Amino acid sequence: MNNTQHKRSCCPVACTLDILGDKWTLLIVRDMLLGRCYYKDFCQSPEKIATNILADRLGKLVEHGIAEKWIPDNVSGREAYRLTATGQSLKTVLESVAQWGLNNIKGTEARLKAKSK
Amino acid sequence: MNNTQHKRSCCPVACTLDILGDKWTLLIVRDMLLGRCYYKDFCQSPEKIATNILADRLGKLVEHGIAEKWIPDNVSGREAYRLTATGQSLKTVLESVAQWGLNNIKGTEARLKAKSK
DNA sequence: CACCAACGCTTGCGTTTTGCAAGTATGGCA
DNA sequence: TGCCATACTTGCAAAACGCAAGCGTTGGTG
Repeated sequence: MNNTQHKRSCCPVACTLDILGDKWTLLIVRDMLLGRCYYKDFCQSPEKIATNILADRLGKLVEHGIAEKWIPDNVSGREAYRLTATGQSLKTVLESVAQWGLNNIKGTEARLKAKSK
Repeated sequence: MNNTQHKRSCCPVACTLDILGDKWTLLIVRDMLLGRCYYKDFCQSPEKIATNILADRLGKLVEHGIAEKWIPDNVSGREAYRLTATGQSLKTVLESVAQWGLNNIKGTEARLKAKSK
């Protein structure tokens, strides 16, 4: 991952938060881990992300090498997004976040399942 | 943890991000895991958090039951902050975030160590 | 006991980001 | 060729952020 932008420190936590530290990015990654890949799919998630935010975050995920555009050739010709190997490796982060939420926030329900391949 | 505020969905990832999803909160938790406890300590971290943001985030961490104020009686009478049990359990999240950063962002260096008790 | 510096915030203000609604361009299908 | 869904972009008001300065309290020193 190339990091041309400002880095607050060399701490891996700080650098990761520079990329993922907001309320929306990890939710898009979550959706991609669940197998969703179309813009429309992300819009339809229960959190109801605004379309300008979604477009911005998708662009940044691609820019950081976490996701990439691709055209699923088996179905319609519409372009879609999917995680790169780097993005896939965020699964452990998502799982620890989800687990913490389940343990410590009442009213949460498990939904995250790895996409079966 | 009581959640009186707006919840975007019942997804544990979304709910966790409602609390921790910004560029600063987890850095404060990181510092507390490293044993830092004074306001001044957090200010002096290399990321240089602004004092108004710090005061706001400390307040929210306390409000959410992740941190608490306490007065270390062995040293000076100045009040300090420390993680609750709920906050301590964020260690696994921090570790996975740090590991992802180390693996995927060049120029990061390991610094997070558990506070030895 | 008075003074003073360090500490722990709060305030003000300009800039950036967010959230919402509306608009636009493109693709696929009838 | 026309229509509708999709995939964005744009505009604008509101909220959050970043920076600098200020302010009350604490703790140590003479």
